Amino acid sequence: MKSIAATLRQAAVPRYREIHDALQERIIAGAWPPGYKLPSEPELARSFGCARMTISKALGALAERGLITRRRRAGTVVNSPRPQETVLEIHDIESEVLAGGHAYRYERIKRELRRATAADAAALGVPPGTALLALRGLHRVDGRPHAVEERLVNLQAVPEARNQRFETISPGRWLLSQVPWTEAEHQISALNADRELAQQLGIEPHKACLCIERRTWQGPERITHVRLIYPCDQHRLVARFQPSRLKM
Amino acid sequence: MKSIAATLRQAAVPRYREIHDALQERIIAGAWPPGYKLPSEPELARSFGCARMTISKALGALAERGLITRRRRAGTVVNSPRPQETVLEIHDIESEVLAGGHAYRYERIKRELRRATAADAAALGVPPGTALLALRGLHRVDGRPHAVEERLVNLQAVPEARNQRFETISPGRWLLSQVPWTEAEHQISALNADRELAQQLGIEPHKACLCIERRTWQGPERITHVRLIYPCDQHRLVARFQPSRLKM
DNA sequence: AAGTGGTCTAGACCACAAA
DNA sequence: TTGTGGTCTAGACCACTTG
Repeated sequence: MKSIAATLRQAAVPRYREIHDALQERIIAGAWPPGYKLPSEPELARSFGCARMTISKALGALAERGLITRRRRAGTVVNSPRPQETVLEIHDIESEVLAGGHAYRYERIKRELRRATAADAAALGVPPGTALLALRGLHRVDGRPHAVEERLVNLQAVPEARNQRFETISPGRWLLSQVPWTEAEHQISALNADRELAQQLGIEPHKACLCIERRTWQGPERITHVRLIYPCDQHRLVARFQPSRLKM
Repeated sequence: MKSIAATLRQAAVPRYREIHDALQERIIAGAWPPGYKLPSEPELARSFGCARMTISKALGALAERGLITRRRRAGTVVNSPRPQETVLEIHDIESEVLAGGHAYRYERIKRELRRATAADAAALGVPPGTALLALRGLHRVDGRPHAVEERLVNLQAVPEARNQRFETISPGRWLLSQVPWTEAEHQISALNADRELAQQLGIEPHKACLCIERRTWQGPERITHVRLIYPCDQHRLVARFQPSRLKM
């Protein structure tokens, strides 16, 4: 009898997806308010007429999306409305610009091999004195300044970087092709352009800029730290949260 | 014999997690370069000495993280490095502040019932002339100005808002309790404070500010549009891409 | 002590897409 | 046509945590 159910089902959306949506509906509609304790997995399995693992998959997805919290013995509970969570895709500048049909160029401003200063160490997360490559460069779009990049590369993790001049090849692109990153942390902030930055970006001093700061890991090892600084009128980050971006 | 293996395993990290990490290691180390076709699930199950579903769970997580692509018949293939994707949690200001043990207060600056102007219509995404509530308010932390909020509420979608004064109750909190949102879009940008903003935030004019703009939907209906403006030295957004957004 | 979620298995059927 | 991933099952053992 189970195999009949399975057969009938196969054409449509997966069963765990149906269950996921049904449960979500009850939560969103308020039938199951925050704090409500859901039936246990075996109970749900009975009421939906499926195996416990199928329920588990549906609940797992709801938990991942933050709608419920699951704890052993305590059971599964509906969460209070949660922080707005959103997925931000931070693209490589070059790819993004080229995808938009514009001309892209990278231009080195400064390149320096040095031992990590205290500030470097804090930014990159390595011990002071670690050998690193410090770069400053300008990303141009259709010839106009688009963003200034300040970058630190951990030479202990990426010794090959020592041999790269990075005159017209952006460090980001090169690193991406060399070192697969496994983890990244972003910080987004605003700042007033100082004189040097303003001059390089071709804007007035004190103009507001958007600053994206990124630390990248490969496993436990720090790869690079970068600050990308965009004039306020040239860049904004857009993120859209789709309720089900899981591949369900 | 399988149950013995299961018994020995139970204390440590889950088996699928071990497998996930082992496979990731091969990809990261370059042993399996982009384009490499992985062994099939049954083969991997044999080589890891586990059931196929366990392999499936590990591969599923790798696929979700974008390291591999899985297609029927074609098999599983290692991906090229992809854009930096990151998850940003944008918290309710009040909760965030209270969680940090600080005092929070909201203070209304302006409240106006009006028909949507062209600018309103564009911001909120409703036809011009739609009835809406326009609010301006100040979020204070420990008595000091923290952020200015400019908000539009679609009264067609949330008619109850008409009866709210929003003098000390922040519109965000109230809306969250009234209307479950299903979708949201964020834009993040930088701007220079104008005179009014500077005065309200207690900063110098022209200081850079971080601006978070959010549109919220409930299904197809526009609920609200809000601009939160933070002085540059008081707020930064942090996002960390956890390799395991899965509960692994 | 006991109920709950977390994990795993061995097997099954199917849809899909490449050969 | 056929190999591959996608899904599902019925049952099992365990760890955790609360009462």
